[in-house]
Amino acid sequence: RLRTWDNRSQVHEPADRNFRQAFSELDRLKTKLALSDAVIEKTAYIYRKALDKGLVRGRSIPGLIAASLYAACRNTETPRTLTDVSNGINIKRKDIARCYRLLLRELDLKMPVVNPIKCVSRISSIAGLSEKTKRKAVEILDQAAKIELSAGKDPMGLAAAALYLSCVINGENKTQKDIAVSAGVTEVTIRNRYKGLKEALEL
Amino acid sequence: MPQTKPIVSVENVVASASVDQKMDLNEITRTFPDVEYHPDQFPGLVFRLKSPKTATLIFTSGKMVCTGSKSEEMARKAVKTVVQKLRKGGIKVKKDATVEIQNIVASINLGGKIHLEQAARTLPRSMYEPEQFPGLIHRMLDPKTVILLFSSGKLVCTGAKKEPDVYRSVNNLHALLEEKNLMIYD
DNA sequence: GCTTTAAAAAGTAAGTT
DNA sequence: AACTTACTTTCTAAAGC
Repeated sequence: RLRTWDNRSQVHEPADRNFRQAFSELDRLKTKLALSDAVIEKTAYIYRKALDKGLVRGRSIPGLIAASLYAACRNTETPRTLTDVSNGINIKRKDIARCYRLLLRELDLKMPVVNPIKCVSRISSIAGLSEKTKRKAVEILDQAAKIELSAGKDPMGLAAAALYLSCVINGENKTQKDIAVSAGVTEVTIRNRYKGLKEALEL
Repeated sequence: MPQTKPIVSVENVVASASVDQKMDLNEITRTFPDVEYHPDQFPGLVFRLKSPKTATLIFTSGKMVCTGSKSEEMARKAVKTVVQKLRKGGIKVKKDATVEIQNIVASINLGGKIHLEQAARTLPRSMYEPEQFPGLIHRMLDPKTVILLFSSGKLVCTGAKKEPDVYRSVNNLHALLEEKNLMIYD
């Protein structure tokens, strides 16, 4: 485990203690966010690249570790939000987002765009929605992607709206508020996306 | 050849200036009650003009930053007006200010929609994170500018120091988008 | 890095009515 | 539900922490 860092920890560099501390935090996050070994390995790999490019100078190590972790999740399409990472490591979401964008710029990383379909399971399990409703929501999101209705929109908002629309179609009684809270978006956003999906897909 | 002619509108011009002499910001604050000066919050004094509608930051070094102009010429005029007002208010300013344009922000309409997600995969030095911001951020190397692209076909270009660079950036990007089949016209 | 200023794009958020 | 206001991103200079 943590091979990438362990190699480095053999040599006693000045920043050694900070690294050990940051990576023990990462180990704690692995459990807290239920992450796979692959994600942690990728995090270490990305962080190592940032180190080699000298991006760590004058910047907070935990911030870059958190950003590397988020980048690893994105890269492996592991559905974890910036807010998840932020709550887990107790660093402001905005600071992690800034470090993450720095990584993308400086390391020339290309990330797959978050697929709203990946958000469906998560919202559904929190809100307690049926398999049938989930399946219909996935269909709706597939259609929406085809006509590029998703361009520029928050994947969580889109997934929440698709699930709400799916509930209405299937007669599953869930309020906008229930789904909004489960998805971490506002009811207004669900209404706006819902309107767009309904009109564009004429459902 | 591009299929549409982009509509470009300069929205903001930032200029730095200098009157090459020390300034007493407290004296300016006394003579111009409308200015904002909170040295413990920010070292610059904010001097607002109604016309041209701008905000000029004045520092004790005599250096200034003028923001809010809609053109390079308007920015130069705004700095002149500020110096003129300071003199009328009894503030001694020996030389006229030297002005340098530092940044030009423009909004653009390409007249067709953009395949944003495909553009994100195709354009180099670009970043598209809809959870954080609805636009695709693209860094152009020559001219060195940053362009925000939206699915509506509208853009924001920033970082240019000359107006022609705004047009060059837009034309470069427009040609690239058409070449890669990333535009949709009705 | 932060502080302040201006401006646009489109999406999301929050407080009022 | 509408409105209003405000914040997200990009850029840039200034002096100082």
